[in-house]
Amino acid sequence: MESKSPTEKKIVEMALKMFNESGIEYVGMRELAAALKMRVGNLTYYFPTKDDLVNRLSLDLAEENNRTIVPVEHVTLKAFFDMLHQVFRNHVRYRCLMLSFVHIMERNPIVAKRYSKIQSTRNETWSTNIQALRKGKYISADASEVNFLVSTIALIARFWISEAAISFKQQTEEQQLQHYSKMIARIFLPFATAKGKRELEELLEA
Amino acid sequence: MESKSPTEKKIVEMALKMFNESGIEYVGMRELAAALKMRVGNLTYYFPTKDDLVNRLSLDLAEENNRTIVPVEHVTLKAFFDMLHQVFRNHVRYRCLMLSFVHIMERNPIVAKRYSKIQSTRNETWSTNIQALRKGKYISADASEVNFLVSTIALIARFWISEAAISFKQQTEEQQLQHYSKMIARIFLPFATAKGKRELEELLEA
DNA sequence: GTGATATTTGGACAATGACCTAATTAACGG
DNA sequence: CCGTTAATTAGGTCATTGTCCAAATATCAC
Repeated sequence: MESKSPTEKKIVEMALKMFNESGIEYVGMRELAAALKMRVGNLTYYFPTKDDLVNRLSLDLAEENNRTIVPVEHVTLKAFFDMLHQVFRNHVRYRCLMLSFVHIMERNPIVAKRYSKIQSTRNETWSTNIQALRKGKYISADASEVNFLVSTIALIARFWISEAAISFKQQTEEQQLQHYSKMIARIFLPFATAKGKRELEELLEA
Repeated sequence: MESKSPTEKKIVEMALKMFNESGIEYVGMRELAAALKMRVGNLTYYFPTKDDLVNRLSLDLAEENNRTIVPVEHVTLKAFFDMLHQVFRNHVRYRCLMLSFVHIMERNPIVAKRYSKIQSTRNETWSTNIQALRKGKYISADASEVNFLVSTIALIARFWISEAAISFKQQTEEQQLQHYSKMIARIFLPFATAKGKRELEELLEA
């Protein structure tokens, strides 16, 4: 069970690069092969279909997020937003997937299935961490408010890159990222304790 | 300058229907023509390219939203959320566009240009109406908070259908719509005055 | 009716993802 | 070194897609 040949790695790398630049749908297998100085048939030796290639990328992103989104014992607001920040960076690295999110879920059943499986545990982890924020006296929120925070974060995290690609093209990725993490900070603000408010306002000024 | 022939109308109607059901990308011109008992070439007589057809649909949606999103003299929270509700319904009617939003903006320069033109005035209208809510003592929010509310509404309004299609497939459209307008209500809640809070809580219980 | 215009037809075109086979080369264990 | 397996090349076909076009037909004003 050899996991990754060098060639396979090169293919995945180049695919991610080109997909990110031009969009998954607009990069053909022939084009990708040419950029790798390979024949098309050789691509299909490693990835029989384009969907298999996309599936691999989505697997890689899921893995990175698995390492990023973890339950923390004693969360601080800073740690929480650092985590969010890192999730956002992962999304940037795999932006092609985020931009074609809906399409992929509709067309690629394997990815869709894995996603819906993962998603519920992801939300639980967010929920756990937000509850830890409450226990740490950074915020005060009842169960339904925690739920609201989780689902709002989920929505923004999923689609901020899409909106930025449409509405904030002129901004740098860093500016976009700042804009949306501040948006989430503002959503937290009303729930923050005095202690939490100080930390959040630091984030909002940065 | 005859604006709409009966045939053209039928094409647009059927296209919207089929696009909504299966997704724009998965409905071929031949398929569409067959459903209309026409030849493909005849479609292209009215709409030379598929993008022209999408452009027309997007124009129709923009028109409906122009009628929906208007500055109101004395806005109440109920009127505000009724407006939001109607916008959401427009989005449902043209859900195919919302689901392929990013794609269309990337590929169809005509739609993209019109969109970015319209969007700034849309945001101004939202801003105006939210400021009217402030003047009506429903909420209290400074300029930067109003801005935050506008951009959050914009994000949710654009992408709620996409998220629902992925994560809440089992729910009815009405349930989905309720969920996301409640999400926006909860974002307003911290800014609400006592008067506003009463109205919002009514919305949240419904 | 006739001529001009609007509409419809049927087929062609290039590009795409997928698939296939045969032949060649590389890598590696015995 | 030999033989086996893995990797790569080369070439092709296939169905499907959006787009395009020339010819045929229908419509309607005069």
